[in-house]
Amino acid sequence: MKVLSQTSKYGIRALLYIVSNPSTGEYVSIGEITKELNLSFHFLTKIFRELTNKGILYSYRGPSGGIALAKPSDQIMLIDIVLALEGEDYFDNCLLGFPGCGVEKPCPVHNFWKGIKEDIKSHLCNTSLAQLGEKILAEEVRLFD
Amino acid sequence: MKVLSQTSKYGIRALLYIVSNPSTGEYVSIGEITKELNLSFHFLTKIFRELTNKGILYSYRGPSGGIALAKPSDQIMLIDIVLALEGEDYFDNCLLGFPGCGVEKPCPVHNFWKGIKEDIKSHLCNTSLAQLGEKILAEEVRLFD
DNA sequence: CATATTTAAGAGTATTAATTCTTAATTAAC
DNA sequence: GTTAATTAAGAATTAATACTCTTAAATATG
Repeated sequence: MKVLSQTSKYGIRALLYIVSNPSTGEYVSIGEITKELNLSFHFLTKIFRELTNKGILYSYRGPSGGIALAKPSDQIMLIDIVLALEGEDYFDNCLLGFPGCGVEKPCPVHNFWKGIKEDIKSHLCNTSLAQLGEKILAEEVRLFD
Repeated sequence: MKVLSQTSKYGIRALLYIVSNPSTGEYVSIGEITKELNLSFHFLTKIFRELTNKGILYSYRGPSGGIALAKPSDQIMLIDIVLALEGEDYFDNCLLGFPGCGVEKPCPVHNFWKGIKEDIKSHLCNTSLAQLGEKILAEEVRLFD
């Protein structure tokens, strides 16, 4: 059951690393993140580039450069990241792939699936990086192996 | 948001065609189904082969052969088809791809995601081909374009 | 038994997603 | 200004999924 692409998963995990590791400097280097989370440096760089282009991150080149959240972590919602990386049409899908499935021509599981998508969407809309970061810091959950 | 593979989507749609088109003969030919649903004959044949191997369908070769449900349609649940085609570990996933995410080491969205998966699973467990076929026949929803 | 119809099996190809690699641009520090 | 550290950009590769094609086997009918 692959709901999010690797791109989104890595992106979110990396942002959670940032918010749960209050750093000394203004910017966090991508190299540090990928070392800690054991991700591909080049792949995460590409993912972050997308988030920078979408205005979710700032980036800065050169020594002690890196990336930083463009907004306070309590104002960055999971939905922002998911839509930026998966596309704005992320929720426009029919579970069974019925051509033209919609309100006028619903597939046999349309209403059920609509409800599930609303649950997921509302959770992503109401969950900030800060909230998840706090959970990690409170050791209710773990970021690493 | 791709939750089911094309394999599962086509498989379920094709089975719904069968249950919503009470046929004259014992077997329905794959060619008829793919013509009506505009699917690839060879691809659906491969999908049905898997369902036949898993005991969900019977198949019969030769003139007026085809495939048939191995059980009454009210005893075939969506979950049976999904697990047969996606694998038994379909629900063993972490939304964010945290390595080792589980009860002892939950990721920051573990409990939320667990709940969603349970909702989906229970719906798939409680929905039979017959139920969806009835919806289609009652024209509450549509199978075709 | 010859022919037509149908599924079985799996090799082969194409498309998409994931990952890696190469080169360039920016910036700090000496 | 030279060097080192860092992200930017996107080409190139690999892997996974989706789809197509070929050949074989089974079966009904004349």
